[in-house]
Order: sequence, then C-alpha cells, then structure tokens
Amino acid sequence: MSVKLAEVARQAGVSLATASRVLNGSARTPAAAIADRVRAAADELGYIANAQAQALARSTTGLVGLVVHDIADPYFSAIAHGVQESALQHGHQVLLAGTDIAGGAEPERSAELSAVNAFISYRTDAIILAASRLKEEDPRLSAALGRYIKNGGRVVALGATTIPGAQSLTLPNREGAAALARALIDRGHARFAVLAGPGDRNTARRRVEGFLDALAAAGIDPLAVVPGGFNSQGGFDAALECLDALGIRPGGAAAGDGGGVAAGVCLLAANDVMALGAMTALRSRGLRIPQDVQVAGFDDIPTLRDHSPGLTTYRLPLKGIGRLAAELALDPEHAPGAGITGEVILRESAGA
Amino acid sequence: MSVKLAEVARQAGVSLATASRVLNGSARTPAAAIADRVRAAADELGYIANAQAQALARSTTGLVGLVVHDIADPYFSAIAHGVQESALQHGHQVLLAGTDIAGGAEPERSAELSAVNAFISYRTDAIILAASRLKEEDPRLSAALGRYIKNGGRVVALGATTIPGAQSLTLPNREGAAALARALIDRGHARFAVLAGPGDRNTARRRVEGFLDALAAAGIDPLAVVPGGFNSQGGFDAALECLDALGIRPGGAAAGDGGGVAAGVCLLAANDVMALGAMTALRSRGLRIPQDVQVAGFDDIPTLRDHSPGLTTYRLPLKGIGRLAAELALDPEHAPGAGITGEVILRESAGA
DNA sequence: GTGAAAGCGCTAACAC
DNA sequence: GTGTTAGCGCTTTCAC
Repeated sequence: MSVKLAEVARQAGVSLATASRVLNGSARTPAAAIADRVRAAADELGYIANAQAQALARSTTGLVGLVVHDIADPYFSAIAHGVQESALQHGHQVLLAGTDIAGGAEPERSAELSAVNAFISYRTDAIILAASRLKEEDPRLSAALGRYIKNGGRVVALGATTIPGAQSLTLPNREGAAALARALIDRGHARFAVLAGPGDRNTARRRVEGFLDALAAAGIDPLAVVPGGFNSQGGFDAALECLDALGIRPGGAAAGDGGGVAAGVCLLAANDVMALGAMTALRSRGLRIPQDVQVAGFDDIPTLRDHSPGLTTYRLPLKGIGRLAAELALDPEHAPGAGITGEVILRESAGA
Repeated sequence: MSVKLAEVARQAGVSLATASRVLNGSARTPAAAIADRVRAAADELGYIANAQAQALARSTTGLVGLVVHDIADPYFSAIAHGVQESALQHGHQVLLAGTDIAGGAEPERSAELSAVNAFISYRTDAIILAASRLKEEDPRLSAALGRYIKNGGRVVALGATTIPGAQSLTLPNREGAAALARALIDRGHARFAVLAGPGDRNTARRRVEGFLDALAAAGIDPLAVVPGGFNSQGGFDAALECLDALGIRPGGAAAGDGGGVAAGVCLLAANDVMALGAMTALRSRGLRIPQDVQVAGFDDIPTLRDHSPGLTTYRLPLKGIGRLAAELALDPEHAPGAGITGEVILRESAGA
C-alpha cells in the first residue's frame, strides 16, 4: 500500500540495488548525480523504508526491548528515560513492556516471560531486564533467553542474574543501604525499623540486608522488619503495621522520653516510593516528621525534588543506569565499565 | 540463526503451511493429531515465530507507537501505563518514543516528527500522539501522518488536531480549568495568579483559557499570568517570578491584611507538576501553604497521593485516557464514546 | 559504479 | 484437511 523502494528506483531510473544503496547506506557508494536523483525521487514520493522488510533482509531489527515492572513508578520511568536516550543515539527504537499488567488470563508471575517472548518474537537486537530479579529465575525465562543469546541477542539485567550469557549491571543496593544506615547511625540515630518490601525481589532483599548489616555492625537490633508491597501503598501499610507493633502514637515516642532526634524511631524503607507512602501513613496518624518519627528511602527518584520534608535517601543515578544498560546492550565493544555508584543524601526527613 | 517454521514442519513431518496453520492460527484448522505433533515439535525446538516475517507477510505488525513528551513525567507515564494495558489486551506491543530527547543533531522541535517517521517505518498498526499538540501542527508531520493514514494506519491524538484523518481524544482542559477556578471562587478565593506553562502547547493554553474564563465570569482580574516550562522547574521559576512581581513575602500577604484564606493569593498552575514545583518555590521563600499562598494544579497525577499538603487539582483519568486512546487506535469498531470527564478535587493546598 | 537475482521467514491463495 | 507456491519489501552477493 505504502510507496516502496521499487517505485523510487523506477522513478529515478535506476535499479533496486542502487536505490537501496543510496537510501539505506552500504559499502558501495553510488555516484553523486545518481544519488541525488534517487533521493529526489524518494522525497517526492514520500518514501519511508519498511523496517520490517529491512529487518528480515539484514537480520537485525534496530529494536531494543525494555521490560520494567510498572512504568508509572518513578524509579522505572527514570530508567526508561535513560534507556530511550541511549537507544536513540544508537539508532534504535524501544519496545516497552510492564510486568505489572494483567496479561490476559496469565498470572502476573509470568508477565516477564511473556514480555520477553514477545521481544524475542520481534527479534529485538537486545533485551533489557529492568524489573527486579527474583530470588530464583524462572527456568523458562532462562531457557528462552539462553536461546536468544545463543542466536546473537544481547541481554542485560539490572542486578545479578543467573541467566546464562546475560550481562548484569549490578547496583550498589546492599552497600548503599549499609552506607545510608551507617550515616544515620553516625548522626545519632539508634532506633530503627525496616520497611522491607517484597521478600522475593532481590532488589528489596539486598537493601534490607544492607540495612541490617550496618545495624548489626553497630550493635543495634532493628525494632521491627516488616515486609510489604514495593509501592506507595505497601509503604503505607507497612508503616502502619510498624507503628502499631511498636506502640508509637502522637504525643510521645514509644520510649516516652520525648525530645531529640534519637528519641524517635527511624523508618528505613526499601525504596523511596515506599518511604513516601510511609510518610503519608505517619501523617495520617498525626505523627510529625522528623520530630516524632524519621524516615529514609532509597533511589532518590527525581520527583523527590518537590517533596517536603525532603526525604533522606541513597541516590542512584537512575537515568544514567538506564543509559548504561542500553549502552551495554547496544554497543558490543562497550568496556565492562566502572560500575554504578551512588551516594547518601541526607535531608530533613531524618533530621538533616 | 534462530529456529524457523520450516524446521518445525520438517520435525513434525508436515508441510510449512500446516505448521503455520496450527502455530499461528488460521481459518483452516488442521486435525488434532497433526496439530499436537506440530506443537510438540515447536516446543521441543523452542520455536518462536519471527514477528518481522509475519508482519511482512500479513501486512500488519502488531505494534502500536506511542509518543509522549517525557516518560519520566508522571502525567505521561500514567497515560503510557494505560496504553500498555490496552495494547496488551489487543495483542499488541508498544513502541515508545519521547520528544524530550536530544535526537542526534536535530532540534527538539522535530523530535515528534522523527519518532513518527520511525514508527511509520516499522509500520506500526497505529500511532498514539500523547504529547500536547502545538498551536500549529508541523506540516511535515501532517503530511507524513496523512500518508500513513491513507495507507491504513490509525492515528489518535490527545487533544484536538488538524492532522487529516486522525482521531482526536479531546480532554476537558478548558472546561476543567474553568470548573476548578469556579470552585475556588465559590469557596471565597478572590486573588489569583496563573502559572501558565508554554504558550505554544495547546494543553497549557486551553487550561489557562479555562482559568481566565472563570475569573472573567466572576469579574475577577488575574493578578498575573506568567508563562513557564511545563515541568517542575518551570513551575518553580514561574512561582518565584510571580512572588516578586506581586511583592509577596513571608510574614504578610501582599495585601497586608493577614489571616483568612482570601487574604492570600491562589496560584493556578497549568498542571500538577508545575504546581508542585511552585510549592517548592513557596517553601524556599518561607511561605506557608495554604496559610500564606494557595496553590492548585491540574491532572491529579497518581504521585499526588503522597504529597503534603494535598494539592487541589482537577482530576483527569490519566490511565483511562491512555487505555481509551489505545482502544480507539486498535479497535476499528470502537464507538466514538462519551468522551473524557474529570472532576474538581479540593485538597489542603487551597485550603480545603 | 551499477544491475540481476537469490534469499530473509512467513502467510495465503490456490490446487489436490 | 494438507501441500505447493508465489509473494511481502528489502539487502546483498555476484556478475558486468
């Protein structure tokens, strides 16, 4: 239906091969005069190459698949932003899939597998797995990706993975969490509770481990470690559960000794979104932040900019992570790289 | 490189056509026994159909293109979420592009055109334009999309557009803004300033028109109408400019009469993200919300949930809009529909 | 430097 | 119900 290369070639009075060479690049370069004629014809006809046909002929598609958990989560959208940027630079388009979507009759658990299969079907040149890895990879996923990689596909996962042949871009989740907790301890905090996130997601687990490492190193026992969804509601619920368990009420910290930052409890959330949900929960109970309870998150999502009080957190260069992941996926000669580093960001939520 | 249908067919001892029929659906349905054999072979070999080849043969790709402005903006990511959901239901994959990305040497202005051309190149079955329409459509864009539509492509734009043949999903920007302003006026607010956003974007313009409509109807002159970027920083800068222009300082509203909600100025921002940036600006100046200055936004982005004070706004069903846009794009028989409606949401930022 | 022709992997007539 | 075969639009040897 759409205008094709053959028409352009005819209009320009050259062969298909020549037209292809001038329009879509090649080693052999046609004469300038001819090239101009072809380009003029293409322009006039409004020719736009059929990428599907090119893909079939070239056996490379110019597509990258990105699988996130929830694109509406600032963590993932920031990463997606970086991926997009780098993909564009490499002349690639990004195919996006979210694992939080009810894919037909399937359980959410296999959403990632479905997404990956779709990407493989489209023969994306690479696949970026941004959603947190599970404690145990789905063997079907490993198998599918293993074959994909064997056939020339490139896979990069955020966080360690056992998928054979996949590159993994490890994030300083454990170290960062430990550094953050340590910084807080150094500032005099002594009473902590952890809002742990989902236990089967490595990202959440590593962070919790980091928190606990640092506490243990300082000889501190967490007052509570409560799991919860890796989202705002999860943070909200976990915070409430925590308050109830510790008997924290407005008008007097649990210990009842009032005053001073150390008097309150500091809630360590597995990510910023949970921390934000937790803060909402605290407010709903009439608790002041940081006077009554302190809060810290993880990620430093861009939207934190406009939250008050500012959230103490561990900054991960989210956009840069996305960019790097795409780089790793799209550039075969990309050096292994120095790895991602983050930094502790102290803000008012923890009495900065 | 990857296993192909022919191999599956051979392994199952049937013809290519038969294998295709059982694996990828068709009117003719092979016998159960044969079908099982084919499926078994496919499974064993790990066959995954090549969507590119299918696209070429079927002349339909199973792809939808979505162009947003900035995927990291909660407004767009919420819409994208909805699009994804509906696309999946229709068995489509989504190709994502952002117009805020520095695409090579090109000016950002033509980023949308580049994205659309890329989508056309991949022969997406439909294209959803979620980024705000400009006051004047780029003629090259209209031309490209016009041809695309003529060739069977479907296009849906958020907001009115002059692109020939495109469907447009109109949002109640003007009406919503007017309703919001009216609600505020009804509650006693009498002094307003508008943080207008970019003047060339229809979305922002319509909203500002709505605000001004309502003020005019109540015989109120806005104290100021200041343009700015359609993002947090834009809201921040515009708010500061506004405060300076009106001479608003902490310790006394401009009028100097202190006390009472009506004493302050209410900032009407063209969207929530700007409003949030404005609130940050107010805080940076030591102004209290809503005691000193009130603020209202537009959209009710999901992340508002965890902001305090709560932002008064006009709720748009963002995810639903995305879903509907995809519906319109992917389902030829979709009824024109009732159109999108929103609602005024009063929260503390405007003294709810 | 330019053209002819053989695929790329799959679908859909069209025969049988 | 099953197999044959001609494309889908483009790239790329291979000759010229």
